[in-house]
Amino acid sequence: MFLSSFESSVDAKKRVSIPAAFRKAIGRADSVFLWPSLDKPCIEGAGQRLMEEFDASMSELDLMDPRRIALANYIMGEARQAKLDEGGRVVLDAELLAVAGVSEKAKFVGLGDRFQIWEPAAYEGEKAKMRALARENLGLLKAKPRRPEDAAE
Amino acid sequence: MFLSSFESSVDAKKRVSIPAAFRKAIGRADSVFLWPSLDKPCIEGAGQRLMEEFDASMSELDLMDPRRIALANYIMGEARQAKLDEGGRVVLDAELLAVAGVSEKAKFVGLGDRFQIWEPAAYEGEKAKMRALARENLGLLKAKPRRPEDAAE
DNA sequence: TTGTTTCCCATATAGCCCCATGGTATCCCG
DNA sequence: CGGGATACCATGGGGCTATATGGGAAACAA
Repeated sequence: MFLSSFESSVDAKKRVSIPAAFRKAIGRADSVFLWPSLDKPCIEGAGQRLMEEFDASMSELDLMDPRRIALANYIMGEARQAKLDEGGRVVLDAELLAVAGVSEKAKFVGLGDRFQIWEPAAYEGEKAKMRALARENLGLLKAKPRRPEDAAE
Repeated sequence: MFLSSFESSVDAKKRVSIPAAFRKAIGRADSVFLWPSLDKPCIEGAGQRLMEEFDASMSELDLMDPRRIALANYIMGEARQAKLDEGGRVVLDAELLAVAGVSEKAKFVGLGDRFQIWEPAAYEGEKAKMRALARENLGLLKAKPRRPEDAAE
């Protein structure tokens, strides 16, 4: 699970360290999937599992459904698989750097099943908006009935 | 269940002992989840179960639902998993210490399914406010009309 | 070649893990 | 009922290892 947030620096070779905690969330795979966010000025990333979920979701649409093609175009077409070097870093290509406006520092934000990479200042502004939307929707977080064996503690 | 309150000290390495009673509430897991409170100057914490409930609730929303992203941003982006050492302590990072204004002492307050960590003086102030608010609203505690069959006895 | 990308090695720092100690409450046995 | 022994708890400190980041050599493209 991608949890918490971290800031790391981008070196002259456009490399960034994926935070160690996120590397563990990826598993022992030595690569991450990265793509430009559809609606925010940031990069999104995830491990193989989420990509497979996208794939499975799309598979439920008809093979020639234009909506399927459009989704595939965006998700599969824009995503790239970045290999981690020995130190756990990836190279961000020019397009990714551009969409997020990242230059010297990169803010990694965990979202559970995926993460985002922001230009730190841009993230601060976005955070306020996100919080407002989250607050409006806190009601979506439902408590689950406890199982009896849990109550035993 | 996180019950009652305790005070423990923060050492030079920013470590605090999680009260033994709270550790039992966490179960045999060796880590706690901590995050800055949404609306109070304090830290909130819980065991894995609460986090899993959040995760499960969010998983019921569509993969790209903006509400899902916003909730994840707030909950997963701000929370961190802190490992307990042998003595049952966790390290509080600079951001958490800052939001709660904690330096030398930390007040742990149990809230049932989660707990809070306060700077002791700040908590005293907050407690006074809470009490005042409660006193003004005692009228909200209405007696329920007795059912006729109860009166019959 | 020259510039660009990919891989590998190097290093300082900071965070983590383990060991140690003193104090306190509890239990048990006399 | 008293005293000691014991288990648990809070707290202190040191050493080691993982992590982040810099730099260079080798492969590749133009």
